Amino acid sequence: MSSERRKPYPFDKFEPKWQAIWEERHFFHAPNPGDQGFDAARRKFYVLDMFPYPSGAGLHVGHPEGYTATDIVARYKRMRGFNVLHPMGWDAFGLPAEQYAIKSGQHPAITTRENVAKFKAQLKRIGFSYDWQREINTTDPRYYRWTQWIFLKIYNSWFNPVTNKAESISTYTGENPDAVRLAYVADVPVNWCPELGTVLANEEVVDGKSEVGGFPVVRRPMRQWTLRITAYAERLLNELDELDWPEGVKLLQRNWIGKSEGAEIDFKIDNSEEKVRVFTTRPDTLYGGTFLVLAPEHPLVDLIVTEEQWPAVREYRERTARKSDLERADLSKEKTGVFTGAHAINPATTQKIPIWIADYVLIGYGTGAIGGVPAHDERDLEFARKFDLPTVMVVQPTGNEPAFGFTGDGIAINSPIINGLTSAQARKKITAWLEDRGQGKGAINYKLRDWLFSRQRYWGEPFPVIWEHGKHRSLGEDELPVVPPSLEDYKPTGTGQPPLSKAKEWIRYSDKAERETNVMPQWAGSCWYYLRFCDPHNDRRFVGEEAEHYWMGGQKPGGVDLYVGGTEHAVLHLLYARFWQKVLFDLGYVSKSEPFQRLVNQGIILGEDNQKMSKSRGNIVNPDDVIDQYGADAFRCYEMFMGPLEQMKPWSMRGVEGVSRFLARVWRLFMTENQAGDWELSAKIREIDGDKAQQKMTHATIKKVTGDIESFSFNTAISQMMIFVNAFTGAEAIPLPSIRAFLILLSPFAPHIASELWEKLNAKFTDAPGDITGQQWPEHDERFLVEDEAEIVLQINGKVRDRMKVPISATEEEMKTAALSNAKVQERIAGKTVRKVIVVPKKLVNIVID
RNA sequence: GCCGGCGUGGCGGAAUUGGCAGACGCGCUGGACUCAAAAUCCAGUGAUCGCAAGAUCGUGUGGGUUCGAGCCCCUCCGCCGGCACCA
Repeated sequence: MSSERRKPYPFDKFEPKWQAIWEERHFFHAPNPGDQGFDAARRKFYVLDMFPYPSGAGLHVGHPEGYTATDIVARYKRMRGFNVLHPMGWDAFGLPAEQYAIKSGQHPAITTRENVAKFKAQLKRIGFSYDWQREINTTDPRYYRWTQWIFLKIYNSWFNPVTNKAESISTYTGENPDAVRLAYVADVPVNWCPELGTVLANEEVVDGKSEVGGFPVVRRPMRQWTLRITAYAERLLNELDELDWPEGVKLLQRNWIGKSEGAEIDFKIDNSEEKVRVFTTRPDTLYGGTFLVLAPEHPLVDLIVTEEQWPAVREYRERTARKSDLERADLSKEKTGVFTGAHAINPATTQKIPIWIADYVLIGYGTGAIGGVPAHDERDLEFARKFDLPTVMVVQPTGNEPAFGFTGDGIAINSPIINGLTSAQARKKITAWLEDRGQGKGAINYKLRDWLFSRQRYWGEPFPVIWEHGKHRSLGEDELPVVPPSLEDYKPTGTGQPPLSKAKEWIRYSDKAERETNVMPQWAGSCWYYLRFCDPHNDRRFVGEEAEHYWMGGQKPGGVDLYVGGTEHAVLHLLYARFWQKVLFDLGYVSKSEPFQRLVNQGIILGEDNQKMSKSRGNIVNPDDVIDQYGADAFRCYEMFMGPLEQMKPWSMRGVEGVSRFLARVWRLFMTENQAGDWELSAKIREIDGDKAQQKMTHATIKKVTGDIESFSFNTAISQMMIFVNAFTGAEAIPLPSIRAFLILLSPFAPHIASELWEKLNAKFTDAPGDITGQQWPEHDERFLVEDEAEIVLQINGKVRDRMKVPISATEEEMKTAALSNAKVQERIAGKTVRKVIVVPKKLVNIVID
């Protein structure tokens, strides 16, 4: 006797069976143009998941949420006659494998191989229809060879502002190409994380802590590789418009890019040849500028500070340098600053104004200097109050609010050149006026910083770069891949020296040249993996031209038709990948300027306790356990039935059970148990069309499920299929065409049970041979949905008082007459005046009385 | 502080986009089957009052538009996410 509970239907028998069949027969392999079996007459559909980092913990229930949605779409599109590209791979460079290597001494490649095997087995158990022949792994030299190749392309390019695109560095005619390369080395203050022993990109720092691990991050100047993503700021911003992405994600990217339009204005320094350039979005408030503030790090400070102010300035600068970003950004604290002793001339008023330094002005944004306009800027006002600086009102609000402290647009006052103009007009005029006098010009600023691209770690792509006499030089394409050496000790050095610096032999490239020892960040591999999927085994090109054209082609600007993943990558992966795509596009290597046309974010799945799943809370759900108990189909269907894909929602084992019951009902609709306890095809299934209600139900279900898949409402599609099964459960006879159609509708959601039942039907009936995945998606016929009668609602003053049936053809006049003669209506309107009657055909009649 | 999203039964969630609020599922209650239980099947299940027919109330709060509002407009409250001295 098995202690295990009897399965409500034998999923444990047929799910592995179908998974094996799919694998052996390469059911879901998508041939490329030119390959055997490729059908050029079919349109393509590229449906992509965000490939996972194969961690040691295995799959959690969040992964398969998006994966199930894309799998449903992939299976649906195949049945609709598309060539579907639906691949999966591994984003396997990264910290955890390396941390484990540090502890165990085991090479990260080994851990990675084990984890990949585990993930793959888990994904296969869920029955996803991936084309496993296209599997890729970012840590495979055959893959990262091309990541390095793309880096070389970026390194050997520059952004030509005239053509507004990247071009080969050979078209650059200036004297120092290294100053304009899209990949360059810069000695700048960077985010250094001592705990991780590496620098991090701005995007990887959250609230002054590392995104991975939550360790403190400090500012520290270091020599680092940087990618010139800022050259693409405008295009990254503009080309968002064409994408079918959630507005929220577009907004996050827009804010991250942070475009500001305004002017740069030069302030002459009193008694000096120097001038200070400030950036402002409000040149119209220039007359209100009563002081200047420089960032403490501003290089001009050294040149202008007066003798007697030096001690105070030096002390302030040192104090600022010691502060972490977090402390410096702490808004609750009061404004601080020090007078430099120097003065500047306001070009509009020609008055002398003091120059201060303060840490609320950031060296990294704009020009690192601002004009203080206390009357119309909150921060400047706070600063002016603290240090008793003068204020001048120059904007009159058009509403009732006080002018002092008003930060909106209004009418210029106390500003001779622009008095009476609206703020917008004033901005234009004063900018033109400054330009005429050579004292300023219109300017645009972005918050986006260049992408810090090197890491002091081991487990990443080495740079295909060598150093000779203090100068960097790229390796040739024929020298790729650059494979990292094996190390005894993977630990970060703690000094900022990368671990690879310990591999003395590897470093030595020649008598004179040494290898670069930094590695690329984890994002590098994922910046172009969607391209590699088009042609994963090509060893002559990062992706074959024909394959890229076909799978990434189409009318829209983006190549991937559907991309599903979490929202956590909104300003990381999704921005970086767009950047690389644009560089490759400019250089003529790919056909689209955008990688992903349609993006859908799946919501986070919470634990049963409505809390975020975490080890410490003990509320993690393991997909394997769920599949053991309820099967893969129930798991898939529950993931979709929980609620809208994009919404955050809690897990519920009871809910899984409910969906499992539904699938058991499906099973028993087709199968009955005989005396011996074996399942056999139900004798109720007949080759008949079924009655009118059954046909209506069938066609209504086809219509609803089809529409719901198209609109990503998978939860309501499943509801409709439940309604269908409930309707047919008690039936005397079950019409074959109805349940054939139903099985096809069910198959993207629950492919195993649908395949199994389809096969059982085929053993008896010969009307639809072959496997279910090769069937055509059914079309609904409106004729089965039309009704002779409509039930309409009778309202009096908007409240429902009765219902009645009217012929579907009833005119408004007929409906009105019928409604007014209704007994309950009569009762209620007796003695009252009917003011108005509203008739909505086929829906309702509303009678308005006193 | 600013920007965005969301507030519907005991719970997850539906609602053709202004027209019967609560589909479907969970849970609960009752019944059938069973010696019994599980499983399964059938029925009921927003709240209040009522024996019932039925009535009244009901989509975070308060107001507005409309014959009619979960849906549109304004106010406030709460939760979630993002940005955070960006000049």
